[in-house]
Amino acid sequence: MPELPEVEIVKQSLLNEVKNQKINKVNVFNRNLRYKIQKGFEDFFKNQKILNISRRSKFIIFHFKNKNYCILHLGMSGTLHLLKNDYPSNSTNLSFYQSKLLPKKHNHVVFYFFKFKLVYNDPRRFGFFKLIDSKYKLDNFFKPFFPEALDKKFNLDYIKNKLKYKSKNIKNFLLDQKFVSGIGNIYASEILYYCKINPLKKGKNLNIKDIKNIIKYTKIVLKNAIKSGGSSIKDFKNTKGKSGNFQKEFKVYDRDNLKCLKKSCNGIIKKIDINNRSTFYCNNCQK
DNA sequence: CCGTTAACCTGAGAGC
DNA sequence: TGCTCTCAGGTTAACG
Repeated sequence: MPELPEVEIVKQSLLNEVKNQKINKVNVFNRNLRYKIQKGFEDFFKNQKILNISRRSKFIIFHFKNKNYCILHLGMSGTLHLLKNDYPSNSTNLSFYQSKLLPKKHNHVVFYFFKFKLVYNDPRRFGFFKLIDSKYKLDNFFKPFFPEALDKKFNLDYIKNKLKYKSKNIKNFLLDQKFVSGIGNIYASEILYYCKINPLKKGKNLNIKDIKNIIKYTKIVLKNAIKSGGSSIKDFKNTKGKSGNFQKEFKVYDRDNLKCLKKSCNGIIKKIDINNRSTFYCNNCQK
C-alpha cells in the first residue's frame, strides 16, 4: 500500500497522537506477519514512553529510552488505527474521527495507552515489526536502503555510476529500494511521466538530462504527494481515518486508455506489465 | 554479479 | 447468488 509519502503522513499522525505517550500493554493476536513477531515483543513495550517517531524510506521508527527502537513496515495493506479504549480490543469499528468498519480478524497487534489504543490491522500480512536495541544496529538495518529518494545523496554522480552499463529498465531501478528507497509502484510511473522517460528505457541509455529530470521530479512528486496527504486508492488512511488527495493528481497511474493530460500532446496512456507490476505511461511524450 | 520470476497472503471486483 | 479469475500501493528467495 504505502509509499514514502503515505508513510510520512502516518508518521506525522503518530507524532500528533502518541508522541510522549506511555504504552501500558501490548497484545499480539497474530504473530505471523511477514516475519514472525519475536518472543518478548509484548514485554519490550511495557510502561515505555514513546520518545519520538521518525521515518526512513518506507519504515516507521518508534524511539524508546536507552537506544531502543521498534521498526514498522506496513507492507501492502498495513494500517494503524486509533480507537477509544473502552471497547474490546478486537472490536474495530470506531476511530476517533470516523466510523469505519474494519474486519477485526486482521487486527494483529494492539498497543494500549491511557485513554486510547493503537491497532495494527493488516489483511495481507506483508508488513512487519522489528525490535532493535542499539543505534549501531539501527544504522546497520538501514544501510542497504540508501540513499532515500529525498536525500541529497540521490544525485547525478551516484545515479550515473549506478546505471552505467546496466540493461535493467529505469522503472525497475526506481522500484529497487537498494538503488533508491521510498518510491513504489504508483510514484515510479508518475515520476517517469514528468521526466518524459519511457519506463522500459535501459539504465545505460539514460542521458544526463534524463538523470537530472529523475532527481528533480522524484523530489517534486513525492513532496507534492506529502502536501496532499498521500494517495488513497483503496485503503490508505492516516491514523485519523482521513484519506489523502494525491490520487486526484495522478497523471498516468490508473489512467490507461485515457488521453495524456499534457496540452499539445495527443498521446494515450498505456498500461503495460513490467516484472508483474502495472506500469502506466504516455505512448507519445515518454521516449 | 545481474536480471527476472514466483512466492508470500487476503479481499475486491469483473465476468459468466 | 455464486463461482472463477484477475488484480492490488511491497519485498525477496531462487533461478538461469
